[in-house]
Parts: sequence; structure tokens; C-alpha cells
Amino acid sequence: MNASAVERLSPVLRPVRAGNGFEEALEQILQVIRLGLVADGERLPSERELAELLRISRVTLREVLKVLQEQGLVESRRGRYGGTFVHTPRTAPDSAELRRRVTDVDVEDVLRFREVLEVGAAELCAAHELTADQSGRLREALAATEDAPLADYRRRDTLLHLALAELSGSPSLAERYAAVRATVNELLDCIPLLVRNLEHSQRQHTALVEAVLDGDPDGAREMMREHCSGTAALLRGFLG
Amino acid sequence: MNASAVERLSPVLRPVRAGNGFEEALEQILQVIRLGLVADGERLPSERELAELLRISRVTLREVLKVLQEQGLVESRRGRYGGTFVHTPRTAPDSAELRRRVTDVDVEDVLRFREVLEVGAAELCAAHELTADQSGRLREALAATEDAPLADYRRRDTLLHLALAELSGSPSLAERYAAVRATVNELLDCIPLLVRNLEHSQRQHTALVEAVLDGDPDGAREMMREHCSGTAALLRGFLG
DNA sequence: GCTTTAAGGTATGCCGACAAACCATTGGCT
DNA sequence: AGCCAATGGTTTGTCGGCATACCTTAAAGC
Repeated sequence: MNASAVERLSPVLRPVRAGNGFEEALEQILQVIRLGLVADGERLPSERELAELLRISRVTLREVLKVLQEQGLVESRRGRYGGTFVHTPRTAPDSAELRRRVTDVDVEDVLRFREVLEVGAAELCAAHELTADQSGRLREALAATEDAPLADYRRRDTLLHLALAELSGSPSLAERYAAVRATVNELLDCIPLLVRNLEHSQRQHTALVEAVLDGDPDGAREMMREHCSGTAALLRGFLG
Repeated sequence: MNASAVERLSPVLRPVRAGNGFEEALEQILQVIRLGLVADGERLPSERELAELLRISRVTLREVLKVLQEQGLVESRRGRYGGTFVHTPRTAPDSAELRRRVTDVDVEDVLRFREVLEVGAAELCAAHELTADQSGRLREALAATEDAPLADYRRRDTLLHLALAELSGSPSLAERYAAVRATVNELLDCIPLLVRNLEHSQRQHTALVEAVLDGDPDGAREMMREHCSGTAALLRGFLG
């Protein structure tokens, strides 16, 4: 087989899974933690439930949890009302870890893809009628970011954006957004949280949700684009 | 563990892989065929190369090829200059197959996600300078669609869009687009190819590439959106 | 027409993920 | 105090996918 044919296919033919099935499960649980779907101190589902959700055996799942435990990300307690508890580190990543993250991920790729997904989601949300339930959920998520303690801001911000992605009406989009956002959060953990940016961000959130609820796709799109560019510029500045 | 916590996580915690690793490989090779990356009568990479690309053993790969062979999608020939040849069926899918496809895929999800990715890709392409190589590649792909025989139009159209996605500068975006486009093609195979639509489509392609090469993101975006809406309306009309 | 070479086809032994069953620990409930 | 239920922890045997090595086929090239 000549080389060019292989080259033509390689964008599609990725390795079927990176390493063993175990690594994929690890990645997914890390994603849950990075997204803050389970907050610091909260409990993951029981091993039996997690294993079923991920469709892996409990034995393999426990291998994954063991790794997370060794890294201090979770802690297990036995007995009734026990479980696996998330324990996110309070300390910023050291410079070696920082360098690892920046070299491991293609920052430009992530930022671009994120913007495309978020902008698309915002536009989709504004373009179709939301049910009262959905509007309520969005408003709630926005309100939660407004009165967030500084330490929990990133988490609630993530949940707001995740809600928007889910309300886009495209489960595939929401799924990819969750994945890419987990990576973005890992990058954001490498740079300082500036209160000034945070206030700016909050104004954009409000305007964004307003545009979505008003059914103004163009407005929602441009607001979201601005919002994303802001984060992107920040990250490029600190990491580039 | 209460049910709501599980519910909160389930958007992220998908099964780690649908079935065995074998099925994932099957899906990827099907994707190559559906995208037309290997045209009718052309050869796939050798088993040894494919196995390495997918990072699966040759034994498992051969299981996959056996399935494809049984469905008449590929044909293997031994000896030097042999190989595994793609043999796409000329006959339209029967009504049972059609029903299966429409129930198996969430058509709204696919169409929305596709539009978000394509529109985003077009905008990104127009927003950054393309190298002479890249511009050339785009022009070539466009030219190929212009003088395409009817039977090969869909394939060249796919390659043009794929090129655009790759030139977006976000490999993640390109990868997701490839996946979603494979599904779109499967749906398109269920409906008739109308020459009138095709001509319209071709005019849009020209305008789109022009906007991209002119560095006009807004123009590219709107052109692409129109282009996607057209296909979407067609599919919704026939399948909805 | 023989050799070479690149491809598909086959056989063997190993290891990791799995399912299933069981043990150990904890805290609430009676 | 004792029981119960829900959780993490452990053991065992099975099986699918793996690497590896080898066999068979067919066309190019001398």
C-alpha cells in the first residue's frame, strides 16, 4: 500500500481506543471531576452503579478508582453511607504539571473547537422555543453563578454552559462540549482567576441568557463569541 | 445512591465503548466507506497496515473484514497486488433498511450538530490566512465537484466539506465532522438525488469557497448555513 | 518458468477484562 | 444490643482479543 492512501485515511482511522478500556473509563471519571458535576466532598455513585453506567466490570472500575485514589482525587469509605468521595486539591498545579498540560493538549485546537460548539449551541438555543422547564433551568443556572462564592465560580460557570449545550437540542453537541470543556477547565486551573475578568464574564452571561430567552440567535451568537474570545485571549496570553 | 445524582452524571458517563473493541473498528471502516475516502473498486490499506492504524490485532481486524465481506461491502483478493477492495452496492437500500436507519439515528441531532460544525468550520477557515497549499487544496476539491459524474457527486461533495473542516485548524472539529458526515451520507443514500438541488448546491459551493478565500467570515458562515439548511430541509422532508 | 514479494489465511499460547459470588465494615433502625 | 442494608474489598474461573509465527496464493520481474 502506498503511503499517500494511508495518509488520506488516517484522519478518520484513529486507534480504536487509547490503550485499554480501563483508560477510557479513567478519562470519563476525570471528566466528571473536572467539570465539577460532583463537587468537592460529594460522593460518586456506588461502584456497582458506576460500573453499570460505564459498562465495565466492577473489578476494572476499581482499578480506575485506585489510580484516582493514589493521586488524591478521591477517597473511599466503607460501610453503609460510605462510598467514593471527590476530594479536589486546593493547591495550584506545580510548574511541571503545568508544562505537561500545555504540551499534552493542542491549545489552539481546544479553544477553536470550544468556540464553535458554544457559539453554535447558543444560536440553536435562541433559535427554537424553550419549554418553561428549560427556560427555568437556564435561569437557575445563571442565578447560581451570580451568587457563587469565588471558589465555586468555575464550577457553576461550567454548569451554566453545560446547560446551554444540552438545551441546544443536539445530544451529540452536548457530549462533545462536555469533553472539550473538561480540557478547558484543566487549562484554566493553570492560570490565576482574576476578579475583574469574572465580573466581565458575569455581565456577558446575563446578556447571553437574555438573548437566548428573547429568541435572538444573532445576539446570542455574538455575545457567546465575545465571551469565548475573552477566555481564549486570557489562556493564550498566559500559556502561549 | 439516589437516582437524581446518577441522572446528573449520565450525560457524561456513557458506556466506555459500545460492545467490544471489534465493533468500534467496524464502525471506523464503515465510516471510511461511507465518506467515500476509498471509492468503489479502490483498495483499502493492507490488513497489516489497517491493524496498525486502528491499533488492533490483525486477527480482530479480520473478524471485522469478514463481516463487511458477508454484507458485500468489500471483497478480498489474495496474492501480490491483491488486497481488500471496496465494493459499494449500486442498489438503493430497501424499505426495511431505510426504516432501520431513520430509527437508529436521531435525525434532528445529526442535522443540528452537522450545521454547527460546518458553519463553525467555514467561519474559522475564512477568519485565518490560508497558505498557498491550503488554498490550492480547497480550489482543487471545489473543481473536482464541478466536473463530477452524477454517480460520484456525493463522494466529491463529502471530500470538499471534509477539506474545509480540516483547514479549520481544529483537528477535533475535523474528526467530529467526519463522524457526523458519515451518518449524514447514510441518510442521504435513503433519498433521491435531485439534479435541481445539485445545481443549487454547486452554486453555493462556489460562493462559499470564494468567501473563504476572500477572508470573509460572515459571508462564509451565512453561505454555509444556507447550504446546510437546504440539505436539512430535504432530509426532514423525505424522512420526517 | 522460476524466484521474489506482497498480500490474504491459519494456529498457538498468553493476558487482561469480565461475571459472579463472597467477605468485611459501617451506621441507622428496632 | 442486635439486626439489617448498603457500601467497599477480595477471590476465582472464563473468554475474547492479543502478539507471533507460519502457511498459501498470485502477480511482477528476471
